Amino acid sequence: MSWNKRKRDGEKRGYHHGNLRETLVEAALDLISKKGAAGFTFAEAARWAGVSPGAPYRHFKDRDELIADVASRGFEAFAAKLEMAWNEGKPDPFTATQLIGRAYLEFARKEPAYYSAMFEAGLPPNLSLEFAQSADKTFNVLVEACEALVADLPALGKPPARMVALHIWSLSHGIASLFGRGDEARRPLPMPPEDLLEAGVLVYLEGLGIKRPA
Amino acid sequence: MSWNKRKRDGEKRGYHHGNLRETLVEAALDLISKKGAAGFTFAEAARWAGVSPGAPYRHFKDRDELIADVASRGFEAFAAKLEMAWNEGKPDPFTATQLIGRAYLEFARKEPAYYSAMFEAGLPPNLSLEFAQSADKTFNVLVEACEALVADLPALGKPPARMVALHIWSLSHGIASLFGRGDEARRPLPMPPEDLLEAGVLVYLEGLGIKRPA
DNA sequence: GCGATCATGTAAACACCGTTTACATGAGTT
DNA sequence: AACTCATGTAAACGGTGTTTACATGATCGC
Repeated sequence: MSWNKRKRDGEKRGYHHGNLRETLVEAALDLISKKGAAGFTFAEAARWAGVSPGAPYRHFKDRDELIADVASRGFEAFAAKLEMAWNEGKPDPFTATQLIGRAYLEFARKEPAYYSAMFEAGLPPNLSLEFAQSADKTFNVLVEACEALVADLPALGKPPARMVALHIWSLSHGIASLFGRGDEARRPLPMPPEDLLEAGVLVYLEGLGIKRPA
Repeated sequence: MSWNKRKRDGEKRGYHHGNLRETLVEAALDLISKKGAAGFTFAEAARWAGVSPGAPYRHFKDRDELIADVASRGFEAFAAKLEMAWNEGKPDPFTATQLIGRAYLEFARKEPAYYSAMFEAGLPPNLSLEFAQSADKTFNVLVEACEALVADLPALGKPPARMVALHIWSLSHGIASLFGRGDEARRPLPMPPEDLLEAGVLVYLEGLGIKRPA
């Protein structure tokens, strides 16, 4: 653990970088957030890290594998954030679900680089196990929440929690990709995306017969 | 209208192509459907059309303008398809809305190149007037449908049609982008995307108090 | 300590891409 | 028939992804 000689913050370095993999991930986050996943370039990440164009290939098979790594970390952070918002369903599942929705959009807005790598990079899901698993972890947070949501419904005609989770996820993702990035000049909305999502989920839960607790 | 000497289907041509703009659009559709909008290349489109790499610049300022043109045409076709599905709200707005949903997903699956150019190419909406206008036209079909949907609701607490349209659009788009392309190995669904969307819209309309007609 | 090993860096090369520039062609107009 | 101008080509530029051969120096057995 002694690679940190005097590296931090633009100090000199020797022939070896010492921490290139992590630096490349940082570079990817910075560059993707500025110019989108499509405009992100392996060579530019190398330049950002102050390293030759071939060096990144010692750590990632190709550009897609770097993005997949970023996406994996993104899903981990995303799952953690949603789980925090859910907070074991407190104060009640209905309210906690709305908090998940707001957390979803907040993540998309505050971490555009992660979100871009996760959903807009067009990565094949079979690219890496880690990638698929961290995505699953995220989805399972939602499923868990939806199981609590439908738990009190009468068994007759109770909707499957997975389906409810898919609906809420799809609605959130749709709103996030169509209107989620505030600074871009997208289609003007009559209300903030957060309120649009909250209203949609409210109507949807109403349709399921799930009422806001008194 | 006499450019068609003996051009169609691989025939010889002289120094001038004669129909390059349209051919480039065809090329874009073919190539984007095969390799995605991100992998689409101006130079490859030129090769596809049997023309030098500089020739496309006589017809489009750059690669993005070509994609914007494709996206415009896509929105026109999309609007036409949704309007056809809506069919003036017959037999009734409730049923016709479900048909719009199925048409939405069918378009995303059958015209991946259009859909990709329209939503996944990351084009700034202010790129061209035509682009923005054709997108608006599509959205207005949905708004029109939703106005008919909420028409019979009691004025007190009637939801704005634009909001309902945004909800249905976002849900459809979310499902389409997450699960819409059948041949790709995306997350396995417990049901076809069409059924997932239909179920979601059913619950949502139920929540609005809109019942299926007897 | 000390040398061998091997992960991790560089440099150079290749093909491809987007874009611009100067020039060539030929279709339509007068 | 001559002119004009839209539309093609060829050549050149810098940037990009990727591979290859080579350089460096951190780590570990001795």
